[in-house]
Amino acid sequence: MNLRYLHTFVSIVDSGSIARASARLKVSQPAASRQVLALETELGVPLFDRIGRRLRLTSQGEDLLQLSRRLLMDADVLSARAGPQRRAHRNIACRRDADGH
Amino acid sequence: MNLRYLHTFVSIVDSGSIARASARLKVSQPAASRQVLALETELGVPLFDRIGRRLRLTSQGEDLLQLSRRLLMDADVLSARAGPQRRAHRNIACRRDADGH
DNA sequence: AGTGTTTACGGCGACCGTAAATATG
DNA sequence: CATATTTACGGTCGCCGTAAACACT
Repeated sequence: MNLRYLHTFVSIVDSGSIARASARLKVSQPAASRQVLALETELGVPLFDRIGRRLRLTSQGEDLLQLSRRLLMDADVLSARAGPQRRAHRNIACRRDADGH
Repeated sequence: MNLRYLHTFVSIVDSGSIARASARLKVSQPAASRQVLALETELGVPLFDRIGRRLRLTSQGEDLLQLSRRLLMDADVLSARAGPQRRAHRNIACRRDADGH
């Protein structure tokens, strides 16, 4: 399981579409689409109900959403804690994309 | 950031050595070693003090350890929730290694 | 010497981006 | 017909395992 996939998933939910999320995350639309597919395959459950081009979260999707937010929050704490230490050592470009915040 | 790396890291701490952890996780010793190195590089902080062949957690290592446990616990919840559903949909090889528990 | 960690190297699989096909409003 | 998602395809990068080097007790 890749944290990036979860990030993409959350971005899709937040933005409402794969296209919008892919733009925010600066990846191609197919890449974002594939990541969702991969998650669904890996978990064995549908994350979205595809009604035409409309995406609506399934109950499992909502489940994953909550969990993903927690995971990403924790991961963020990790990065935030690592970042400052890194600065003391050498100044490296901070890997931060403008998704939600 | 890959969850597997964190899993390896926690295993190393729990088992006390890279060799033991790699055996548990059924990966090669170099692979486990490289994963730790990758984490240290990515975070920009040393996770262990290498005193000879003795590994002792740094304070940042202890930090990461706590966070990692939480992350992996959440990820586990995810898998546990997905597992049962997965069987109903399609049977995919279950990626589960016998670490500690 | 023997055990444990790291480096070198070759190979396989994962993932991405472009382009095309498909479907919807 | 324009927009959004998915599939096909080729190429690249990451990661692993074996083997060898290195370090410590």
